[in-house]
Amino acid sequence: MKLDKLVGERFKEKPSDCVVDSHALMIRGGYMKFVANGIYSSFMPLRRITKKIENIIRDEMDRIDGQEVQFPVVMPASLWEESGRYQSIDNSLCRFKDRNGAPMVLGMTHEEAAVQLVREYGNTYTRYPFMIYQIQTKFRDEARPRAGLIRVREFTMKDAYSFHTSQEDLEDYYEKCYHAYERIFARAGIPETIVVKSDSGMMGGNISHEYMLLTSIGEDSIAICPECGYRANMEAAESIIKNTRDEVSEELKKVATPEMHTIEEVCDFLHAPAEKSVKAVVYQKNADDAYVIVFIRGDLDVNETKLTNFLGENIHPAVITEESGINAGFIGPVAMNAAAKPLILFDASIQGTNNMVCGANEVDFHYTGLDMTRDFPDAEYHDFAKIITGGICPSCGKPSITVSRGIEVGNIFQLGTKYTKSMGMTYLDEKGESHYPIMGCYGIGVGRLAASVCEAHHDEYGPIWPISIAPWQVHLCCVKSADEEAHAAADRLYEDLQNAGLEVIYDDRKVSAGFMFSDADLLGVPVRVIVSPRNLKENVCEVVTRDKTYSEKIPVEDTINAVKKLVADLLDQCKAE
RNA sequence: CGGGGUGUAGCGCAGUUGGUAGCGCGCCUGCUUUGGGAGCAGGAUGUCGGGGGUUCGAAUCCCUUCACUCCGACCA
Repeated sequence: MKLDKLVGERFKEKPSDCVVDSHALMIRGGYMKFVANGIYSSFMPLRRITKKIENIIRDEMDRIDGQEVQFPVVMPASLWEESGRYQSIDNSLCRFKDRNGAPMVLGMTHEEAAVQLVREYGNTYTRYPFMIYQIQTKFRDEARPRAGLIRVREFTMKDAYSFHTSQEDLEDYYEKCYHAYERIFARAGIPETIVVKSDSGMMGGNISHEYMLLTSIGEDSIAICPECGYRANMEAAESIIKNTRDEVSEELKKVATPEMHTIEEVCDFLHAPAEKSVKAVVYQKNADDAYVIVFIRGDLDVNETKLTNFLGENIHPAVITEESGINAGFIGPVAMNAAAKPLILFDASIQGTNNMVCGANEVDFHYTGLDMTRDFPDAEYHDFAKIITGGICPSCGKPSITVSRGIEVGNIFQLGTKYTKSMGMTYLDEKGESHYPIMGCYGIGVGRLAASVCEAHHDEYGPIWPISIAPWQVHLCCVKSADEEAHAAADRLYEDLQNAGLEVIYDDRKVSAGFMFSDADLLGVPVRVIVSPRNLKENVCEVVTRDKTYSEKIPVEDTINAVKKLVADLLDQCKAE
């Protein structure tokens, strides 16, 4: 490929919309172009990268007996009605009508399509287990796309679905997939990707894992214990608080706290630390707007996913009305008799505490001296709190939890029989009895993975692609190509490199060296070969790597072999064990 | 969905009190250049996001709407 024919522009200035490096570099480097919010077109360099990623994924999926299939992008709503998701999913599912007025959806995930495809095939136990996967465009009408390819509405995803006749068999396969995923991320150049246990959600008891690349620009938070290696996402991480109890329990006493609404104001006013206060966090159930109040230690926050999972239904932050009888800002567990009859829940962080400050359910008044053990002997406590840095590790018990940000590049999930049941997929076992197959599903976002690699491996000048997914392996620069001898030598080298089976992008434009190198940096090709009159005078070519760990002047006649060896070595480094 | 920000040439931006549109990069032509985004000369490019209003006159003031973006909520 000659660079002067490469469609797509590279430029110096960072577009003002870009706030993360991978986004800015992929726009500046001519990898992609904005079309609409969360929707991009790809130019050739990005397409070559995603193709290579897809092929790594294919290779690993095939190694664990996956079969590549393809589901439709557009599906009839009736298929989604079978699983109940046509109703249950919010408007991130894109719905529309065809010319006959029949309701249709754009695929945002393909569990339904997968079950539909193998519903008849999988009617006998003799055909299990099996796994099917596809690599295809998905559309999710996300509320907030951001950060270039990190979070988009239209994206390419590998999604795999496995079918089993027993939980043990699913778990065996899940384990294989777990390792296949580790190999995929290692081969794609981000072996540092970590696995975390994730929220089991409303499915109840099912196991899932997320593959996270730790980076400050990530949008997911993960609790990590450096002491014992415990890792979990915020929903799955149990918040354990060492509750303190003073020796002497004071009397419950109502005190005036005029105009004090927030927990900080009240604690400041009463000279109490936030840990010695109980605050109320109010939600409403989406279904009927019924109030739910969680009492939690003043310095902690409620994790809404934990609360949702506990309730088994969706909630939203409350809009507190006059009629509810709830005195916002002065809510407390004592003498709570609001007209709205809210559901009262206690977080484990206040279990056994005493001498606490809490609202008095009366405007401008709080209580001091709340003793949970004495005043609420029958209270039940649950874990609703967000785990915090410095929190106690649920695994080893040390106060060593750190909360970090990360990008979720893939996930694996033990689905169970949710879809086979709802969609009526059964098989007969050897006794002739009918069962629902047990499913697993396994996803990887291809574009997000490309952006994540860029995020993990770049400098101020551009991406530093691992050779396994780089758009080309070798970037051949002919500096001062007006010089006939240099140009001829570079042309020859271009032929030879290609004949050696290498993927070469060749820049012989009549531009300044600085311009040429800047473009090369933006393309991030791992091996760069520089031909110039100056080098030819010494009868050498310069061979350097994009990451600057290698830089040599090689005699012209040895260049091909040196480059071949360098490429082979780099490819070797991207192998997974 | 809630709160903030921004919309002026392909990109980055300026545009004062309302007076008829600018700069840098990029692009085209020519010459000189060429080891980290070269110089000179000439040139092309605008529905000032859209609609409405105020005004003799609006990029500028008012109303409205749309888009993008950030923070939050949501996210199989």
